[in-house]
Amino acid sequence: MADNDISAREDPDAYARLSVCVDIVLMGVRKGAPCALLLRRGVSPFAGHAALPGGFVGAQEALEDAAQRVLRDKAGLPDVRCEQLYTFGEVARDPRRRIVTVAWLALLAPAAIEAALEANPELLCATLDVPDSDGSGDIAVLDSAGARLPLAFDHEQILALALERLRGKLDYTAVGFDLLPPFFTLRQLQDVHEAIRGTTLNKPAFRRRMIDTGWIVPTGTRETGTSHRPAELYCFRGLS
Amino acid sequence: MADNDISAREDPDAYARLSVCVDIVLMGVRKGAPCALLLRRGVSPFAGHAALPGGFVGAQEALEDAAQRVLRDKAGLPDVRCEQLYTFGEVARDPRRRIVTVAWLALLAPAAIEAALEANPELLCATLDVPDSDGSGDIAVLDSAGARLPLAFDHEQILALALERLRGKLDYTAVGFDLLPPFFTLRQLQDVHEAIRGTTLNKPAFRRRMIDTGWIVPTGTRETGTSHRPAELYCFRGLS
DNA sequence: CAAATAGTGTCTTTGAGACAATATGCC
DNA sequence: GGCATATTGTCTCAAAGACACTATTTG
Repeated sequence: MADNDISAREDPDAYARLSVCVDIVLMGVRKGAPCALLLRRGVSPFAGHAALPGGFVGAQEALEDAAQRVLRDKAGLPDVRCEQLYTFGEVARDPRRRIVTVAWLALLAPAAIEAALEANPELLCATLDVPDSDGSGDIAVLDSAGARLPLAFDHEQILALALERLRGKLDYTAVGFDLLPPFFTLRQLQDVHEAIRGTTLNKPAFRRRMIDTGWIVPTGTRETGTSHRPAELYCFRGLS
Repeated sequence: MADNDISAREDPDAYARLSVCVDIVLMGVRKGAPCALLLRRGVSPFAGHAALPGGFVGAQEALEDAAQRVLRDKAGLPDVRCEQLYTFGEVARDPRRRIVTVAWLALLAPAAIEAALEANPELLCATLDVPDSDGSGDIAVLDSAGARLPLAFDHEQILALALERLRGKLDYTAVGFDLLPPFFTLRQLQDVHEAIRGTTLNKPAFRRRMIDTGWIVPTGTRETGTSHRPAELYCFRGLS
């Protein structure tokens, strides 16, 4: 409730106003590894560090609308689903002033990653390297040359949480399909799962499991341009 | 990232300040059903409706600290773990002014429920009735007489999400033990699981599964005061 | 001994991993 | 035909549901 007379009387800071922003983790799979789109900061604090695209929440703007606005304005992606990740509100997370940030997770298919990189040339695609696949929560954020990329604020923590969330949902929801083109082979689907989990999977078991979920439908067409037997193309069925 | 020069320039509302509060879902199991502690509002809007205990976040107060303060001041519970649930920020969720709320979930053992009800006589313990166990997200909040209890703001939605989260974590984490006394029988543990899930469970399978997790340790002592064979008491082992 | 619940043993089914065999398109 | 990968079949093992049996305490 937070705002009846009682709490206002009890709490001297009842009418404090805070800056609230949204930060978006734009995550995908590229070259067999999870990746995220970041912006390089030019100004202090954390000048030269990479940061999540974000923006302040307007006084008359819903949180999700703010997230969609950032997706549109900073990545040129008008229609990407995004899901709330966590809200970070440590007092000193920004050295200058108090800012609470609501972090969101958006999943990008390969084409969307390239579209965003083209729409905003300032975006860079960082690889998320996972030292251990035990979900320890520690990740390494690497630039395209494989060098460690320092992150601004608590954004490395946000990225780690995003990857952990994605892993947790991989087996129980249809999130994997947001990371693939509309038509894909079972091998591509398995590659995505393996990239996110950081482990290899058993091929027949994976195939059985995916087909048994009913999430995917064979299209009857096959991939082309291979130098070997082409695999059947599947598409996502769309429901839970 | 929400606060570099670029976003400040791009966003006219960059320096808007919002009211931020925390609302706590104090959840437990009572009489074989999930329940939550609520306060009855005396003032408009939603006078007479029940609401989650909450409070504003101070300008120099971390979100989790605000949640702990509410737990202490409104329920007399100084040391209860709580976990962030979701942040609600629709513009019109409060009819008077814009308030963003960060909802938290705290799990209470039976003794903690009674302690809170005693510490703050204004608290009432509402039963969460689950029409279907299919996780549809719809719940009925009932007072002690079994009558439907109207909830203020979007708090019914918050309660539904809390129950859904609890269900999701039940099988994969040790949350069930936070809802029980320090020493408990396997039947009590199963009752808690059945109450949260809204289904019945197979006794031998449940017993096997719980012992195999390594989460619980038999104490060698037995319950007393039964009119039949007393069950062995177990305690939670404490790690993941 | 009767009642009531605790606790155990066993059969069956299901689903996943391992491994290997077969199929098929391209050179 | 030979290569490389797709696709399928089968064996084994682990875990859960079903069901029935044994154990133990109170009255």
